Amino acid sequence: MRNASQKLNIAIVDDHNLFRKGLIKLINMGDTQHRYQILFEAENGHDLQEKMKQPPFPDIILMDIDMPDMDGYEAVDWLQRTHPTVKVLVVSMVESENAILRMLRLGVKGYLSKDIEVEDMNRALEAIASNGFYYSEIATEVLNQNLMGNVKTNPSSLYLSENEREFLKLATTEMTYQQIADKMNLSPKTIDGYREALFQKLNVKTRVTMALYAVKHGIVQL
Amino acid sequence: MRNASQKLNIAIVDDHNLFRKGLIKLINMGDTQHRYQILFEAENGHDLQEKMKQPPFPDIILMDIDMPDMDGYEAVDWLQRTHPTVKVLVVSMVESENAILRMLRLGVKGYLSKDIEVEDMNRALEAIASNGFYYSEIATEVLNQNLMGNVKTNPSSLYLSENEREFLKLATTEMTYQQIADKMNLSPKTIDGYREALFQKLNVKTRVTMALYAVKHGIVQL
DNA sequence: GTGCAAAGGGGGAAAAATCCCCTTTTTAAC
DNA sequence: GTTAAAAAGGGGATTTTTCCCCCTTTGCAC
Repeated sequence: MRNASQKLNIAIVDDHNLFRKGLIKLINMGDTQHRYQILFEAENGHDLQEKMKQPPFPDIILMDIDMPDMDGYEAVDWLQRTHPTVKVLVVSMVESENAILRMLRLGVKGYLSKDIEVEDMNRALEAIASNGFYYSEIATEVLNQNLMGNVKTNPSSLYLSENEREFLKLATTEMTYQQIADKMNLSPKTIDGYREALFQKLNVKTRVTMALYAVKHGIVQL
Repeated sequence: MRNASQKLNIAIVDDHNLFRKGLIKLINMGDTQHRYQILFEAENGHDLQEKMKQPPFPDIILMDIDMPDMDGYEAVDWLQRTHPTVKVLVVSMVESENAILRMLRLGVKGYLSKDIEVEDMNRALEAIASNGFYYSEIATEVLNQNLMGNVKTNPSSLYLSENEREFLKLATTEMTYQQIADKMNLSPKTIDGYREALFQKLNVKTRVTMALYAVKHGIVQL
């Protein structure tokens, strides 16, 4: 199932099996089948790390964002550090400015919404295969708005540290910050620092919406 | 593109084009291609209504839940009233108790998570085609828990007044209780009463977990 | 009519969350 | 080695949340 050849190797990282399988069919059955082949699939970032332990490595990775265990941001970040030659094409239903900018900063080669046309995906693959970039319309809009004067939207890097992530999980419970501080063996003041940092990064104003963010993005499961 | 025959006609209602296209490939290319054919696709409930204005009608509809404009619940409700013979198979990434129960009450024939195996979908189609039912594992669990004596958290028997429900929705935002009181034209003290009542009924101790309850049980959508 | 429960409202206080400004230590970059 | 960020922690204050006990009105069952 997993073998390299002269074709370009593609890996798919997405937590929904049905979506992965459909994508595989689309790539294997279209006129793209002569240029690409699916090397492997992964359910999330951790799964990807497992499958990247030995060659062959994929040339292009189709990457979802919202995934449990290890999301797309972390996965791309890890990829850039460990496999910088692998090209990442984000395929996500997240269309927020933050998400797009964050991924761009992480160095992905393209950004597609999940509701694009099949032809757009093929174009994106072509562009990336020939060392180019490809961004769907919405991503381009965001990009333009942000390169032009409108930089008011805080370009806070949305990378969450290990501690921040842990704090976020614990804050999505009934524990008080004091109890969280005890559990993490840190000062309540440090915890308060995490809170402020996360409010900023996640663009929320209360613990309630911070918790909702954690759920929405699969950092904690309901 | 749209013609009827002796094969079973399938329609797909989902807001993500790439997912629809992948699903179509899966159905058209597997060993299922001799039994099913895609009649049409729709992006949301309204789109579905448009396409259901004239025959031929689909035998089975694969239905997403979370869609803009008109979501899966509304669409199924409308279908049962206007086209009661059409069988609906929900294919959603929502796995909440409330979502599953709500769809079951609306009379859908099956409920699948988007991360199932392709074979499970085929089984579901088979079951439904032969007038049966099919629920993925998670849906079955929820079903059992709710039919058996799990009286502890029984949200279907949990009565929330109109005001309590409204308060719960508003409390799952960044509004303070004072702002909620203003919005609902009630005293902050009354709001506080709702809060205490809900803490009791939902068995929670903080606003954070109350909000999580609301999400988990589909009272508010993320 | 009495009783009683539900809905709306109040006083007051402790606990928790939120905010702003600041220092030290550690880590990473050049 | 110098510099510059993060990361960890502190002081102190305001706002919000949470809790507990009490009151009135209204509807309705008995």
